[in-house]
Amino acid sequence: MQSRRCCVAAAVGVPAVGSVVDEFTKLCYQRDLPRAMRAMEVMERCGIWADAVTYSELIKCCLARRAVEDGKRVHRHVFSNGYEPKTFLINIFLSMYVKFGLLDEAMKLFDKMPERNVVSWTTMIAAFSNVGMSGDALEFFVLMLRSGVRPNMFTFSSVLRACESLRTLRQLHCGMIKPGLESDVFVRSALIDNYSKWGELQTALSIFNEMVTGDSVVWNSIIGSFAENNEGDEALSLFKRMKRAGFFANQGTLTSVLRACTSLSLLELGRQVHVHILKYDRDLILDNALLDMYCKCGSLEDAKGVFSRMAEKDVISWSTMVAGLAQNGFSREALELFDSMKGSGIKPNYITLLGVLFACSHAGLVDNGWYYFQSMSRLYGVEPGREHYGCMIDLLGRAGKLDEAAMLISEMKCEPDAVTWRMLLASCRVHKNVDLAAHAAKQILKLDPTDVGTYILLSNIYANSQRWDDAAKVRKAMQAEGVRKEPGCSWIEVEMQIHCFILGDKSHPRTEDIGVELQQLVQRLRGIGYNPDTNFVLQDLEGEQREDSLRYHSEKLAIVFGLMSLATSKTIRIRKNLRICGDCHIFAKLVSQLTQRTIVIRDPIRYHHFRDGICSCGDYW
DNA sequence: CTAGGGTTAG
Repeated sequence: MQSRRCCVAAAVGVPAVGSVVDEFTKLCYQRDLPRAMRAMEVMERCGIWADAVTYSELIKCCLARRAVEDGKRVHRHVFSNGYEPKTFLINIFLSMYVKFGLLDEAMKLFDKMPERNVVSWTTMIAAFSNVGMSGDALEFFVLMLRSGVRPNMFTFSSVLRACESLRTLRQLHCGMIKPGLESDVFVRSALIDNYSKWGELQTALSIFNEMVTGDSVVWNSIIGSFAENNEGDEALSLFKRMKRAGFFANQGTLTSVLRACTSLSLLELGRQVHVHILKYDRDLILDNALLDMYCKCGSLEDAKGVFSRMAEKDVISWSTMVAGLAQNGFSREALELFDSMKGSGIKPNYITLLGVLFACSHAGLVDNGWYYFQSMSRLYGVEPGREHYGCMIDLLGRAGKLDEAAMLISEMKCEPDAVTWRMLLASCRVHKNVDLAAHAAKQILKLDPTDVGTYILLSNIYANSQRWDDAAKVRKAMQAEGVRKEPGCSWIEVEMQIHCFILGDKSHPRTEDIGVELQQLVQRLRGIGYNPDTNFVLQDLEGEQREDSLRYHSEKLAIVFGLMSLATSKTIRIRKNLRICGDCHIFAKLVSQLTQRTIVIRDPIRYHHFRDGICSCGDYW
């Protein structure tokens, strides 16, 4: 309509009108917002409009300068004097409101649109998905289908972000197969991410493998999926495939690769990635991943180096470093770092405070712990959540204040879960409070009847206090549930290769050498006071078998293998699936004393640095 | 005019 007016104006020889539009168009393309706005007002007085593409240029200019009022002014202009903008042009305003974060305005405009095309619907669906209004996104998707508008790849990749169950995901997936939209790279990476979010890695992988032409983002999606789900091996082999396929690793790729190194405790490979990164672009997320990798691989010197050299630090950098120090047994340093965080202007969050409380609980700092716990809401605006309570229960329990710990559970504002009770149970075991332990264990098993550790712990607690009948009942209940103990397993990296040792498994090619070596080592250790403590045997074993099983705890095998295969200057770094037992802890301390080697053992919760017969945990874990 | 990947705890 507007082009007809302009044509007419030009045809009847009114140069003023045509030149106003020309001038306006020129100013829009030059991104001269103030003058374009003045020209627009002149046009409005004359009752003339430019074409839609020109307006879209002007809106880009408003968006770039975050000129909200000007944007709204342009919106009013195209609706003035009965002018009827096309859907294309209204969509531009819809998207403008969404980008300005004015969802209400976008909704109002959407409601009064005379017709809505796929872009209009998709704009709204994407807007809802991005602010977490998943219900509305899905509802609009359904309304869109009902109104007869067919979704395109943009729609599917937007609505996939709002998908909140595996069922919905599968339905959406089916819906995109018929129109052939799943081969779009955006849709494919969204599908991969979504299936991975639900732990459906094999589905994610088959969607990935069906890809004919992909791009680096799809590669990053699949590598990231495996890295996030602690499938580091697969993530790394996909990374190799990616390089073979000729794709360039960018920061996103390397972040996932580092995460894979972290979950596998592959310090040497992580270092290689670090060297690679130094040559290319670094960025904050990648630096954070690097920092975390060094912390989790137990190399605090490297972590501190990265942290101090980071150009920019955010709350994640600080949280990672605080928690990293705490988990590695440097609680005081962790708290000092938290103090200096205050001067940095970065506000601690929920996770930062978890690290702080963790530091207190693992160093027995009861007063500091109470202080942080009670002041976190007032000072940092973070309400204590379940995990914060968990740290406090752990702190009080370890310090022997079991009643206070139990009291705190009853005062919790959120429901205690199995993890909460497990904290109490662990303390009951250390301080041998059988009755409270039984209570905690029953709560755990009510919430999680398959928790093997709890059955075993409870039966051991009964056994240690000679309550054999109760111990037997627990074992029966465990058998009735059909649960089995996960075998202890330790990993050690030697020359970029992971060696895995499982309790009772003799498949390692050097099993016999290791056994001989271990026996000799135990003899030498006995000379400096080692006496195997069979209290830590958690299985149904009797007599000599008990000591035998203890002798082959996987971390002992891994330590011996480390001594045999690593240069004497190297730290022996071991990662294991279960928490270290008291006997292996003494064993590792004495080995570090006898051989003058540093040993670092990472369990699912924390780290032990053994050096000269002393552990960084201070025997408190 | 509408869409995709990477970091802290558990």
